[in-house]
Amino acid sequence: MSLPHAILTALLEKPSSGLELTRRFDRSIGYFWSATHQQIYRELGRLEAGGLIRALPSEHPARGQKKAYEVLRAGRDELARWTAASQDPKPMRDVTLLRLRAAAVVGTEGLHADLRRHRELHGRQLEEYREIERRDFPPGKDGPQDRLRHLVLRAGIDLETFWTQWLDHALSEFESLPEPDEGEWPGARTA
Amino acid sequence: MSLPHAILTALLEKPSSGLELTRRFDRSIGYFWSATHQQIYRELGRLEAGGLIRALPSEHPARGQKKAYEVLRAGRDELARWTAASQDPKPMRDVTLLRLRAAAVVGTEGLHADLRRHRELHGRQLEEYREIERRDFPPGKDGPQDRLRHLVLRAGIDLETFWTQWLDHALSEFESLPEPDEGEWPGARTA
DNA sequence: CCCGCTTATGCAACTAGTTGCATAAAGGTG
DNA sequence: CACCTTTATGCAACTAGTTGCATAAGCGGG
Repeated sequence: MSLPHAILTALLEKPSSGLELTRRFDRSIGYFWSATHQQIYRELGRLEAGGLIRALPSEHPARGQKKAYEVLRAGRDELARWTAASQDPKPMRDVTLLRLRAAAVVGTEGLHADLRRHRELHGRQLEEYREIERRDFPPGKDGPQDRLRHLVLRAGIDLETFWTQWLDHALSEFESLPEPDEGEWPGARTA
Repeated sequence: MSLPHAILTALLEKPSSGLELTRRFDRSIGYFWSATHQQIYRELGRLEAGGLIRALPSEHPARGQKKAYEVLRAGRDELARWTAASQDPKPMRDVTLLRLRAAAVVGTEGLHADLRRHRELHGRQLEEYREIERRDFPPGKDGPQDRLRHLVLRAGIDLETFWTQWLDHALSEFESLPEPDEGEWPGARTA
C-alpha cells in the first residue's frame, strides 16, 4: 500500500494535477516507484474521497480541464505515520535471475543477446542518474533535505552500478561457456 | 507471468509435490522469486490443466495425500521459449527509498530505528548467502551449470552487500543530521 | 466549419499476488 | 479412543497493478 503515499509525497513537494503527477512519476519519483496514469487518477479519487487531499478550486471544473490537488492536514499526518511505521523489507522478485536459473536447466539459447541489451539499458540509466547528480547536487548543496534526497539518488546510482558490473561478469561467463551442443544440458527428466 | 516458469524450473531440477515446492520456494528459489503455497497449488493446477506438467501416478490419490508432479515435453519447451524470449527489465518499486523521500518532506521521526533494523536483516541475509556459497560452490565446482547457478547467487550476495553498505551510509547521515525541531522541515503547504 | 492531433481525465476488465480460512489424513499422548 | 498437532492440499475473497479503450476540451490547418 505505497502508491497513495508516493502521491502524497509528490503533492507535498508540489501540488499538481493528475497529468502533471503522471509526468513526475515518469521522471524522478518513478525511478523507485513507478505508476501509470490510470493508477494515479484512481488513487487521487480515493485520496480525495478519504479527505487526505482536495482539489484546488478552479473556475470551470469540467472534463478535459486540469484539476490540481493539494494535501490536507490529515494527508500529511498519514504520510508521517506511514513513513515512521516499521515495515519488513519484502522478498525480491527478479525475472532476470529466474531466467538465468532456468537457463541452467534448459540451456542459454537466446538469453545471451537479451542480457547484452539489458547491459546497455542499465548503462544508460546509470548515466542518466549521474547526470542528475551533477545537476541537482553540486558540492555545497547539503541541507538536511538535500542530503536525504541525495541518499535516494545514491541508491539508484549504486544499484545500476551493481547491475552493469554483474551483467558484464555474466556476459564474460557466457563467452567462456562451452557450446550447448544439445545434450550438454542434462535433460532433467521429462515424460 | 513468471511464477509458472519458476515452478517449471524447480520441477525440472527435481519433481516435487506442492508442499515440497513450497519449502524450496522458502529457500533457494524464493531468494529471487518468492511465492506462497496458495499461489503454488493454484499454479500447479493450471499447469496440469494446460498439459505442461502431470501428476506422478500414486497408489492412493486422496486429499491430504502427497501428489508429486513432473514436467512434460510441452512444459520444457515453454520454459525454453520463455527463457530465450526478450523481456524488458521492469521499473523497480522500492518502499524504503520511497519512505526516505517522504521523510525529506515530513521528517525522519521513527525512520531511523527501522533502517537500523533493515541493516541487521540485510546483514544476516548476506551471511546466509555467503554460507551457501562456501557450501555449494567450493573451488573446482565449475561446470557450465555450476557457473550459471553461481552467477545467480553472486547477484544475491552483491545486492545484499549493496544494501548493507548503503544503509550504513544512510545511518551515518542520519546521525549527522540536525535535530528535527519541528519546523526544520519546511511545512510544504497543507490547507 | 469539420478533421485530426494533443492534452487531460477516467472507466472496465483483466492478471498477479496476498490473506484468511477450510478440509482431511497421519501420528502421537493421556 | 478422544484429542491435539503436524502435514498436505485447496477454495474464496481481497488488494494492487496492468491493459485497452472512452470521453471531452482546445487548437491548428485546409
